[in-house]
This record gives sequence, structure tokens and C-alpha cells, in this order.
Amino acid sequence: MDKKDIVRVRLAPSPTGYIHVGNARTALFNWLFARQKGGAFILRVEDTDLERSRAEYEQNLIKDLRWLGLDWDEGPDIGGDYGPYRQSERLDLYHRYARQLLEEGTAYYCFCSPEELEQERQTALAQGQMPKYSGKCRTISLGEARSRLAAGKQASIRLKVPETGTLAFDDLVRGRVEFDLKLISDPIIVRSNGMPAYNFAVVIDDALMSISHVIRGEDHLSNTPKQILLYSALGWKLPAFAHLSMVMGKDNTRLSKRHGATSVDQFRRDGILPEALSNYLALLGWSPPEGHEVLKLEELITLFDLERVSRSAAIFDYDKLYWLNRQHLKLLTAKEKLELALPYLQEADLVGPKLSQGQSQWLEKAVDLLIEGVDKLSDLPQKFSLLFDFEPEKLDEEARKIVEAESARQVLRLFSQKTASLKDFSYELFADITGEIKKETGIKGKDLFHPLRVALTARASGLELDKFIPLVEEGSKLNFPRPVKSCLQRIKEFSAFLNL
RNA sequence: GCCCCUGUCGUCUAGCCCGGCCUAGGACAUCGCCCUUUCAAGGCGGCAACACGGGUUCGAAUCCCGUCGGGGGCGCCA
Repeated sequence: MDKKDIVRVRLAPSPTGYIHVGNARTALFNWLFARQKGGAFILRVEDTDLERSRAEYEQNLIKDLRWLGLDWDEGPDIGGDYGPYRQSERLDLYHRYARQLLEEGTAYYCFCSPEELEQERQTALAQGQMPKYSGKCRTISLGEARSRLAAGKQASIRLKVPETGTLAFDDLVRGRVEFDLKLISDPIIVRSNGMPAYNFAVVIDDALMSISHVIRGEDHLSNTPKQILLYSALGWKLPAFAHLSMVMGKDNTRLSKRHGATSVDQFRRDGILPEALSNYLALLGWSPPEGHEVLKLEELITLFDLERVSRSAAIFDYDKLYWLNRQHLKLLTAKEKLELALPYLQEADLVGPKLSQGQSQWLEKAVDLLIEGVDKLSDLPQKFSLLFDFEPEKLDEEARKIVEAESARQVLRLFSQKTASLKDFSYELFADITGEIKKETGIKGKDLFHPLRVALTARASGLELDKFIPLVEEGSKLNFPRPVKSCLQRIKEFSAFLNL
């Protein structure tokens, strides 16, 4: 393959907090594209905002991306041939090109103060105009500017934007997009504190890093003409652009904490599987050509296609994410399920920090049974109360009704008598006894089993009894912080509670 | 306010570029039925959309124009 055809894409986050699902989706699309095309995925950290950037946020970023299952070929943590990969370490590069533009006359020093500029902006807004820099400092010669600088004046550097004409480009997802140059303000490329501005740094970095495709959020669409102008001022070849639509919350405003979890970190802690999150994110604004939607990362790589990316904003649907999480949970082995579930059970003090072999074997079975229908792992401890909590006095309305029926009392009385002298219990004994009761009373089906379920679990619903009974019996012999009551114990307590 | 993007079931979307195969397909959610000693899972089925108005055409979700709605941008933030 010719070198110029090599696909090189990048994710360029600024380390200002936890990574948001919107950025995670952008990361995923870039990564899928690179992996499918056999290209390179590059991580570059845009930390030129001294106010908001923090070094530890970079670690979070890396951790979250790796957890999601993404990897990169070049980046601040692993290096690469086009480094450094932090903008704060590339300042000399930006200055070199800024100087070049200054000398060629395509950029100029601007001495206007932030206050002055704000004033101009307000005036324009008040007149219903799109704010645009007046161009006041355009006429200051480079020599004049340098002597003012030498005299201690502060100045930013701006790019000269042509006064007329239109600028058009072909966006890979949006098609042809046009801008009227007379509405575009001369962008600041270097701030008066010497730091490069975003529009300048991205262009320098993307070009120097030979980025072939810029795949990013739609919020950057209107920056693109400024960046294209910079490419041509520097005589560089343009990358392809692809602008992804935004991710919204239920009320059609930008997804925020108000809507629920939004950071990758939060989803991880809630117990969403990384493969479920990436699957869901891929489905937000992209659809597989064949109907099947439950897909692993490897499958996404082969199926992904920028041409199938939708142009309109998408609302983040937690229900569908949970459904996908359940689907991916089903794909795991019992052992894997336990491994993932354990921290949540420990957190809830259901199990101690160390497990005996018997405990972990039992837990493996329990998790495998109870995980059915669980949206996210953090919901699991709640499900475990079926095993660990038995409180007849806290029956809900439904359970109370079931157990108060006259036939139910009859069933329970008999069951209590027949189990009174037993030392041990099993599902087989349960089946025998219920058979006898059926014969003696003629009560069968729901009327027979439902009261017994309530008596054994203190709930109207739960696991099937043929699974529940052996599980509880086995669990009752194990030493848990909160013990599991045996079936016989449960019957005894329940009978007492009902005054049978 | 101005500029740019966008508009198919409640939600994510297929179809649109290359008009007829669309009685508009799938998935989530929801409702019902079946299975099941309850619940869940699973199976089956139902409800549900081309924003609106004009064109063009024998024929428009698909092409053109306008209106309205939504989003983004208009920073010495990225």
C-alpha cells in the first residue's frame, strides 16, 4: 500500500475530567475505522488549557478507554514515531509555524484587549449580526508589532481570513458543506500567553502526525473552515473530515448528569459490561447492514462503515443499553459471572473478603441463577436478598393475599406438620410432601405451590422452587456473614408468624 | 439574532444518493397470548412513524422550493 493511502486516525481529548459517553463513541468510531482499514489509531492529549487540564485526568482517560476495549498504536503512554503526544510538549512546533505564517503575512499580531473584543461581540449580537473580529490590527506591520511587543505589549496572533468567497468541503457523513467566508472571523491561533489555540494546534498536529481522517463530533463542524484555511496557508494536504452527530438526553438536550450516568467510569462502576457499552455506542448513529444487533468488538470491526453513520442527533436510551448488557451477560460462563459479580456482593457485605471453596462454588451457582434479567451488576445484591433475607413480617400485599386464603392455610398447616420432625430437606422431599398434600386435600397447581413459595421465600415471586430449594439448603450449611436460613427453619418461622 | 447541520414508530434505526419491489422493515420499550406450580427468560402476536405545505411526475418517504421543529456554532475553551 502506498504510504499516502495509509489510514491514520486519532482521538484528541482534553484531560478535563472523566470521559463522557459522547467522547467514548467518537473514540470507538475512530478505533473501528482504523482497525477495519488496518490503519493506526492515535491518542493525543490536548492539554493547552492550563486552567482546566490536570495530569491525573489523563490517567483516567487512558484507564477508561482501555476498559472499553480500545487500544492505540501511538500515544502519550506508549510513544510513537510522531510524538510527543501531549500538546503541552509540542509548543515549539506551534511557535515555529506561527512565526512562519507571521513572516509570510498570512497571520498578524493582534493587540486588542479581551475587554475590547467582548464589547465588539456584544454590539454585533445586539445588532443581530454574527460576531466577527473587526480586523483592526490587520494593518499593523510586522515591524511595528515587534517593537510594540518589545515595549512590553501583549498580543495574540490571528490568521487572516479572506474577505469574500465561499469555502466548501465534502464531509464523509454530511456530504458537501459550505461556508460564507465573509462571516468568518480571523481566528486567534496563538494566545497572548503563548499557548496555541485549539484551531491552530489541531491543524499542526493532525498534519504533522499524518492524520488521514478526522473523525470527530459535530460541534467541530463550524471550526472546520478555519482549519482548512490554516492547512492551505501552510501548504498542507487536507485530511478527510467526518462529523458525527451529538448524543442527547431524553429531553433532547445535551446528555448530562441530570439524565443519569454519562461517564464511562460511572457505567463501569454500575456494572455495565464494556462489550455492552461499546455495542450500544456503536448502535447510536450507526446500524449494521444485517439485522442482528448484539455484536462483539471484533464483529463491529468487520461490519463498521462510515457510510452507514446517521446524520441526525441520537437520544441515549438506557433501556436498550441494559438490554444489550443482559444479552452480553448471558454470553459469559458461570465462572466469569461470579468474578464480575463478587465485588458488588462484597461491597454489600453479603460475602466476606475471602471465600472458602464451598462458598465460591455455591456463589457461582447462585450468581448464575440470579443474574437472569439483571440490568447491571450493581442490581445483583438486591436480587440476593431472596437468599439472604427471610422476613415474614415484611410480606408485601401480593404475598399476604396468597397466604391468607383458607386453602393456603390448609396447605401450609399440613406442610408444617409433615416437615416438623425432619432433620434434612431436599427438593425430592418437597416434591413427595406436596404430592401427599395434593392427594389428601385435592388442592393442586397454583393454589398448592404459590403459598409454599411465599412460606419459603417470604415473597410472591423469585426463582423456580426446584432451583431455589437445593440452593438454599446448600447455602445454609455455609458460613456467610449473613447466614442463609434453611428451608425447615423458614417453614418453622413462617408457621409461627401465621399462628398456624 | 446570524451561520451551519438535521427532521421515518415513544426511542435507536432500515429504506432516500440510483423515484414504482413500502400495505414503510428491524431492534428497545409497551401491551396481549403461549410456555411455566409464581416471576423472569424464551416463543408468538398487537399498538405505533415518512414534521407540515406546495410543486415535479403516470407514480414521491425517496427529487425541488418554502414553513415549522430540534441540535450545534458564533471564546485569548476544546
